Amino acid sequence: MRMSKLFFQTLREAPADAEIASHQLMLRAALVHPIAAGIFDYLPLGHRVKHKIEQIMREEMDAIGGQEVTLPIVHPAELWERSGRWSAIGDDMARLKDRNGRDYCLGMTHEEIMAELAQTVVSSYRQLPFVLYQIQTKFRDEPRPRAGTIRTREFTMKDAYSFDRDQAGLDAFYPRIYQAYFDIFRRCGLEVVAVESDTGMMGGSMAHEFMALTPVGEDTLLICDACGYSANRQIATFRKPAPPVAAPAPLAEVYTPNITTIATLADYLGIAQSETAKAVFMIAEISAENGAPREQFVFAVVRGDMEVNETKLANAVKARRLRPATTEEIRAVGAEPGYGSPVGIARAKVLLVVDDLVAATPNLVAGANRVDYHLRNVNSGRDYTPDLVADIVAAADGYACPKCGAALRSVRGVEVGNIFKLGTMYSEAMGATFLDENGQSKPIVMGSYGIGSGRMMACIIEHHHDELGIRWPITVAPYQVIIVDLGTEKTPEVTAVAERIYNDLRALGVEVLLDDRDERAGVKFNDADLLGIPLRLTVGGKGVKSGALELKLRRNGEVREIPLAQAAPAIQEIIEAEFALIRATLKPEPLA
RNA sequence: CGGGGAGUAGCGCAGUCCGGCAGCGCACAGCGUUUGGGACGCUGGGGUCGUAGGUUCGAAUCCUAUCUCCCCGACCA
Repeated sequence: MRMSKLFFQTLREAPADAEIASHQLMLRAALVHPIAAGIFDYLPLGHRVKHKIEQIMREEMDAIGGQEVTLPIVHPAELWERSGRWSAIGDDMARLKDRNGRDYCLGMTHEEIMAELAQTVVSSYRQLPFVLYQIQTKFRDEPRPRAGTIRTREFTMKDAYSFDRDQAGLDAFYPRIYQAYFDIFRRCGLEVVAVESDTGMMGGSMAHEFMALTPVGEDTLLICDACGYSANRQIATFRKPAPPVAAPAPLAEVYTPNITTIATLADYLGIAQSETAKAVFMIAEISAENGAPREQFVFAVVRGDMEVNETKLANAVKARRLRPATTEEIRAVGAEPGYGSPVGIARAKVLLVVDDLVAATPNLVAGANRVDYHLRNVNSGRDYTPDLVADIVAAADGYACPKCGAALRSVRGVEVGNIFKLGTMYSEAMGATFLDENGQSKPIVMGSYGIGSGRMMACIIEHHHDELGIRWPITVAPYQVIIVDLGTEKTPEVTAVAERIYNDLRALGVEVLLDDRDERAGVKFNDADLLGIPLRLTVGGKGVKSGALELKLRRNGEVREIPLAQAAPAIQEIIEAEFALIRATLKPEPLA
């Protein structure tokens, strides 16, 4: 491609509303163009990168037996009503009506459509298993798009779905897609960690998220450097300290004027925060077996030095969602904000959930449900009886690893992919069943597996850039080589050499960009750096005279001399070596 | 949805307090000089000042409403 013909315009300054590096660089390098919050055009350079990433996904999915399909973006409401998600999902789903007033939505994901397809096509166990995938636009009306293409409303996703006759089949496939995902990310030059993730109310049995570690990430992960344990903070567990052993002491009220926080309480009484219990009030929306969901007041108790993990709490009480209770709601159950305690509340009105550590710890200080008073020596079982004892505490930096006990490290990451053992929830809802050898009708066991390509592109840039611009891995770069032609009207022989090498490279199938613009050297070098083309060949008077051209690697700044006469094959060889470096990063990733 | 910030040319910004010809830099077009790390000179094109009302002789500027975008949080199949 000649840069004089390329549709692009680099920016010297990034638009003011772009804050993170990848967003700024994607705009400055003319990869994307925003047209609304979380909605982007992909320009020729960005499109090429996105397409390469998707091609790698395609190859790896095909390699594990995936078959590519294209499902629609606009879905009839009826399919989503069958799974219950038409009403379960709120404003994140964009809905529309056709001319006849029928309801449709824009696809946020395709479990329903895939299951419907399986329902239609599959009737026998002989047709199973199989894997379908597509690379398709999704739309989720996110409340807050952010960070360029990391969180958008419209995005492209590679979503795959597996269909097995039983759980064993799914269990056998799962490690294969787990490995394929690592291979996809590594081929794109993106190092990720896989963490266990929440299966939530989807009814699945196992799920992993593939996280690109970066400070701009929106998820918090806990990682054990000693044994490799890693999990999303939403579900991360940890080894709780052993509770002290002591005989229950008599309950005693203590005057604590204006003490409403754990920190001031511990200070005031001269005790550790770990010797207190903290009450957290939530309202859970719980699906009833039949009929409308109901609201349930949830009274959660954790040790004072720990935080409630809302995901764990929601899972423990089987809530669809949780929200903080209002002051009025808290008083209505006999509790007092700031002085909350499980002792003496209107037990009939609340679901009392107590963290297992609190339940096992004697003589904690808790509120008295009365302004300015707390209680000493509160003991679970004696002073109150929990409805539920469960682990509802959020793991945090430095807590003990649940597997080996070493200190966990908390890091930020962006979820670039996820894999999920769905089970039979969707196949049952959509009637996707098959007959087994015995003529028994059974639901197909499904899994779903997604990767966002635009998000991945941004993460690759987050990992591969410097102050000058992007440093694309060779596998996903929009072009592999850029030739900087420094010839002028007075040195047509220089331009002639650049043109010759350009044609030689194209003939070899190399993806090459020729900077034939009437620009000064500095502009061309700076644009080459900004665009991040892995190899830069400079063709100028010096090189043409000496017969040795300068080839510079963008990823590390290394400069090599290559013979003018054999430039194209020499460059092709270097490109091959760059690919080999990426291939060398691939390795087995057994599922722990 | 709560909190904060911002809308003036493709991008970065000034002008707004205190109403009086819509500006600067980059980018873009033409000419000339230049030519191995973002050249210089001259000339030029491009803006309903987010939108709609209002006040005023006169509104980018004051008032009211509204829309959009960004950041933090909540939320996130």
